Amino acid sequence: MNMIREDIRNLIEKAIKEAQKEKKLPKFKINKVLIEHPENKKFGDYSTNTAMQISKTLKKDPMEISKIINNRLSIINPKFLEKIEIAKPGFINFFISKEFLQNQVLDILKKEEKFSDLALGRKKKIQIEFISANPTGPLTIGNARGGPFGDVLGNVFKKAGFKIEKAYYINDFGKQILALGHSVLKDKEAVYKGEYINELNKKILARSNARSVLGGKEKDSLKVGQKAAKIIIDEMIKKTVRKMGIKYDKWFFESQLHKTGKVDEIIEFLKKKKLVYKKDGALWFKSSKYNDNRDRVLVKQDGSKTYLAGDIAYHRHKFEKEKFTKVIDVWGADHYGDISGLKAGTEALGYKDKLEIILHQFVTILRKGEKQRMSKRKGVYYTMDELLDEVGSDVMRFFFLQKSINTHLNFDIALAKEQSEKNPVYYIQYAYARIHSILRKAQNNYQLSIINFQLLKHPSELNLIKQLIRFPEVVEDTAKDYQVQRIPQYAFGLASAFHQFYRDCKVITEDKALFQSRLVLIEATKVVLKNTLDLMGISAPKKM
RNA sequence: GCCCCUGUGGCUCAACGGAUAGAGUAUUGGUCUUCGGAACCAAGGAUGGGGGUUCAAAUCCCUCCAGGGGCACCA
Repeated sequence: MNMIREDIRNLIEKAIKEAQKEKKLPKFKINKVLIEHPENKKFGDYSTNTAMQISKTLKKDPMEISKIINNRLSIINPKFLEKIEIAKPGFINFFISKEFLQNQVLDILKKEEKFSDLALGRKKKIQIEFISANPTGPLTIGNARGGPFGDVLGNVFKKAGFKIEKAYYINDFGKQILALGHSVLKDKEAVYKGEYINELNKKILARSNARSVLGGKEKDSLKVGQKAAKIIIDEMIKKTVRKMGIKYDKWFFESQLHKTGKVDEIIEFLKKKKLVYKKDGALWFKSSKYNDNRDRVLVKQDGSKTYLAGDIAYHRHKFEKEKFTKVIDVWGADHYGDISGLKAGTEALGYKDKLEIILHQFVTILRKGEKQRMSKRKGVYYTMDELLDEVGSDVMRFFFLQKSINTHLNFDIALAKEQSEKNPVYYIQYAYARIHSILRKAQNNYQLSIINFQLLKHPSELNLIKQLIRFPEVVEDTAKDYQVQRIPQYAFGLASAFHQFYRDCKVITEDKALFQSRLVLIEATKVVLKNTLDLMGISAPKKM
């Protein structure tokens, strides 16, 4: 089955070409025909503004153009359309036929969890890296915001036919590890605060030789920091991530790049390409050659390498060793300033346009009515664990997924808790549980071969099917524009269509044939609801 | 100063340049002798201000106002 939206698009292009052949329309290049869902049902199930678009280049009345296109369409007269109308400035509106809709139910049932699997990816390999918060403390709701987003975007790509790797990059190298060590030792260079620091202090001091640690030597604080970072990753971050419902394919350690000489290699590589120079005792990368607004340091005065040097090495590894055709990094908005440096780096390596960086905006927390920017250094934060304990993973995920990544979230825990009880996720899960309740009661083994789908003709039944067949469109659109909030929106609309069907159409009835066909319809609904919830990583309960 | 993001009903959010700006929640009123009421139906209420482009602007351009983020040899 093709997506019906695609069929309509092809149909229009065909109609235009035929009209051109007959000289009803002059020759012009057809841009991609846009098909949308009108909000008002009287404008049909699908509509297009093509005539208006064309009128611009042709300098012709859009109504005239839509009439010409419509004439051709009525000659082609496709079976899946009941009628086509043209409206006011030049819209062409499409109404889908009952027969087509009725047939889709069977198609969905046959495909089950494969319904809406697309072939956009053609096995291309995409890596999506998200969260990647420093191992210096627990995940906060701020730095974990990219979690639900990245995880679901990965799921969408998978469904669209890409090979996907979800990765977490662990910055276990650099100054913050030293700072962590000092913090755990509670010496005068301590930076991080919080209960977890106290616990790490106890844990590490109990484990290691107290004398060598308390010696206060820098080496020791580094060792303590490394040890602490490992504990934070293993016992805090990995645990939280699991509770968030995220499964990473890879945990990659920055220190590994340094140990294996990958960072030195990259510096040598850039040297050979004459893209570096010395200034003020540091080694600079001429990133301004690649659209950066300034050059960047790779090796500091003290001989240590910058984060950027490691990150370029990391991305070379992604492209050269792991052969990703595309890499998507999801970062917090505070890393805005680093984008052009890394982009310049990957371009110098010859991987221009293969790296996409997506920023998510920040979460501010409201405490005592005061807005506060979260900061692990200041000890001002709200941890993801706390939130998960309060509302659970399903509500948390839905809460974040609903919102565009560009919104600045004001997080008020009191409000979040209050809203969690009324979270729309329950509305969707309830629809799913309701279906199972009917199925349990019906105890009916229907036979697909004898179902009369033509009995499904109530407006609420047809409307439900219309919602079902939109699912592939949701996957396709999201794989293309990354607007993940579309999925919870869709899920809500689907659940709503089901609840309305439930109100209007009784499944378990005396009429055996109708009973059977409706049973099959709710089976199909079950399949699509399940697929949608799976995509969002939200559980699908049979009972609530 | 320069760069990125944001400003939509009381609150939280949607809306590929499209048709009467769509939901949830809150408020008010209604449905029900329930295949699970965590449901259904209805009412009121919104695009920060000002210009412009367009047949059509929440969306694009300019400007002003307000908020968040960034302009490190920190990550």
